[in-house]
Amino acid sequence: MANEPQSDKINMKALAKALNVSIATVSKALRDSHDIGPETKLRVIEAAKKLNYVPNAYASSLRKKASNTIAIIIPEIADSFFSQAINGIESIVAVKKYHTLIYLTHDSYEREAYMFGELASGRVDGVIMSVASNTEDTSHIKALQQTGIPIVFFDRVFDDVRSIKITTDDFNSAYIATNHLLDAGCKNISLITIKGYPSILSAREQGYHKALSTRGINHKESSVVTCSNKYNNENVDVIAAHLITVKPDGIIATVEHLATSTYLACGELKLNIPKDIKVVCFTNQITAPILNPPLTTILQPAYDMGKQAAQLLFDHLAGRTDNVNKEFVLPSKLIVRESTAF
Amino acid sequence: MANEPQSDKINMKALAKALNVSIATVSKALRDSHDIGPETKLRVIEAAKKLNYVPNAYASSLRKKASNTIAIIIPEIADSFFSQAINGIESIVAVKKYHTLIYLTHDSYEREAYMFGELASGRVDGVIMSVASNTEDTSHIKALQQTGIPIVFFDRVFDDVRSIKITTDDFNSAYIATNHLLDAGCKNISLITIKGYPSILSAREQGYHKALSTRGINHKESSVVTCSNKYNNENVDVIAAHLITVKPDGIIATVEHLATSTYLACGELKLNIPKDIKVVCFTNQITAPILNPPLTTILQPAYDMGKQAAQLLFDHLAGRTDNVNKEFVLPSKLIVRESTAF
DNA sequence: TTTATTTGCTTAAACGTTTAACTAAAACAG
DNA sequence: CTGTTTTAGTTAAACGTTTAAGCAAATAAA
Repeated sequence: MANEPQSDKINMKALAKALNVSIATVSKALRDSHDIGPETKLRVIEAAKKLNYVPNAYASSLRKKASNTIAIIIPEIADSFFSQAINGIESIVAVKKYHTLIYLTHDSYEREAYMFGELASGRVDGVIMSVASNTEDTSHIKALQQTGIPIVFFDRVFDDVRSIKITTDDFNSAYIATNHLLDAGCKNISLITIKGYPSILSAREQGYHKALSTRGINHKESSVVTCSNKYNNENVDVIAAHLITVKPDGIIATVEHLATSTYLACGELKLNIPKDIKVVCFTNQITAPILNPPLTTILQPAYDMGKQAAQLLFDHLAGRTDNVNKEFVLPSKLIVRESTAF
Repeated sequence: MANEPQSDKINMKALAKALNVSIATVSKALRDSHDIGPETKLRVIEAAKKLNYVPNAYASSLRKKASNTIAIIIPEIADSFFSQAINGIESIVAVKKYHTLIYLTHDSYEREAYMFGELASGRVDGVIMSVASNTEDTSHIKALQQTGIPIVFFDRVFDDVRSIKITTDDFNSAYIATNHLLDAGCKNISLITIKGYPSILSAREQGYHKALSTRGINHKESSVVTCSNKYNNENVDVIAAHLITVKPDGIIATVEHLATSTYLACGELKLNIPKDIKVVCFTNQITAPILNPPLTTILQPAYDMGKQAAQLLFDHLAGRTDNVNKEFVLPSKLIVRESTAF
């Protein structure tokens, strides 16, 4: 190895010269065109290997008007749901030999809009995204769609954008979780949530309300606590304050990091889970079974959602546009553990 | 909005025609060249905005031979350390207005080598990577370096590759953790680890051995347990078997997911942590303080490692090559919690 | 006034591919 | 043995930028 004079970048021109054929012949031979004879093909392929030729991706993309690249746009990455979803996406992207650009919005609409502007540069053939918490204006999304780039939404979707959507049954999951708490004897259930993500958080909140009202429980507004979507100590204080004033005996936490904050708040107040208060959380963290106590979770099919999003995007790129504007709902699962024990 | 005829992709040619100037004038005006008069510049910039012009990234990259893109190559993403490191990298990439391609090796040398082949296509200007667990041959890495693409390693590095490296003090951290267990009264400490990553795992193992020998403890080979690097139930069984046969009173787990497996194994055997056995783990999981019991961790400076890796890569890209081949060691921190209480 | 310099723009080549259009030779049909 | 088709290549244009080189007009220097 490292014996070849690898110093000067080798391109098709150099390959062609070395083989005494035209550049077109090289190009066609490498793409296995019907135009080129079998022995010439072999000569070209062998020379390419020997000289360590790698085609220039950008020249290729420019000419073909296709980048073999997709973008993943998500709010955060230090989140089990999203990192598992990325694994699902990657499982498809890898076999398609595509490349993945990743953009983190940190839940900022401004960053999200800026990134969409960038994507109009032809950098990607398609986009898989989960919208930022405070995105309300969808013009940036529609503008990109107008340029012909397909967008598949997952989890945090937009109702008023025509597109493929992969979601999970948030309303139903919250409904089931609330009933589970009621069945476990809770009389006063609070919902700990954050601002934003109308598509999923309001569905979860509505599922919670629905469960309460079908059981004939009168639910006060004070039972919904809104935290910040940053994992920090302030949230612990907010939750602790709520626990003191409202004294709930059941908690539904709507996003991953609120599990930690809720547990810490209970710990501070020496509330025993599940004796004094029962807790269930929407989370995919693998540590759920070893928490103190093991946490009852609503487990989202993150990997499968990512996988299906990617699959549908590639279908679309391949011309199968029959699923445009369809919404695919994958079920979440309630995993009962000790934190909601009777 | 959406009032402009956005259907046909607008490029420099179209812009130039609309303004009755040459393409070169448009290009230079947009890049704020000294060649173009101030009022022409303004006209161009305004027209570009009005017509929603976005430069073609690949044409630009092809011509400039620079992609404004870096690659992150890591084994896994569903891992707190890596996702936090990505956040650190992103914090720099975002301000530089670069783009990030992400590649997951899933700890496979074959995938890693294949990806390096792809990167020779000029797709990226630089690489930040953590090597796969079973990578021993480094020729793919050196080959890419030869093409002039700088590579910054972080965490899982390679001794025999000349490059910038960002690591944490694995030897020392393990040494401190082991001493911490000894101070807490442990007499028989086991190391739970996985195969691979010689740069970090052997350092951790050596730190462990060193601590034992300086304290004059004779440590048998049976005290090191090797698990698989997949989070699964088999690991729980392996650990449980070890706990039964060797009966350690202290455990050091060297990678994140082994914390969960270890806790589950102890749970199965009804071993009380920390009374019967004390546990410390290398992990960045935010749930550590709410585990049962709260877990003593060695917290790696993931975000800062990522940030510094990116900073050094950009320094290098900007021509500041004075740090080439330097290794930067950032300290990890032992966070003592109940799992190692005396 | 003449010459040199600066200003503001244009022309055209280049980046490394892909591909439509062409061609010369060989194979085949009638 | 002519006319058509097939085979195996070539030439050149195109993708959308950037930039070196050139040039006319305006300004400055002599």
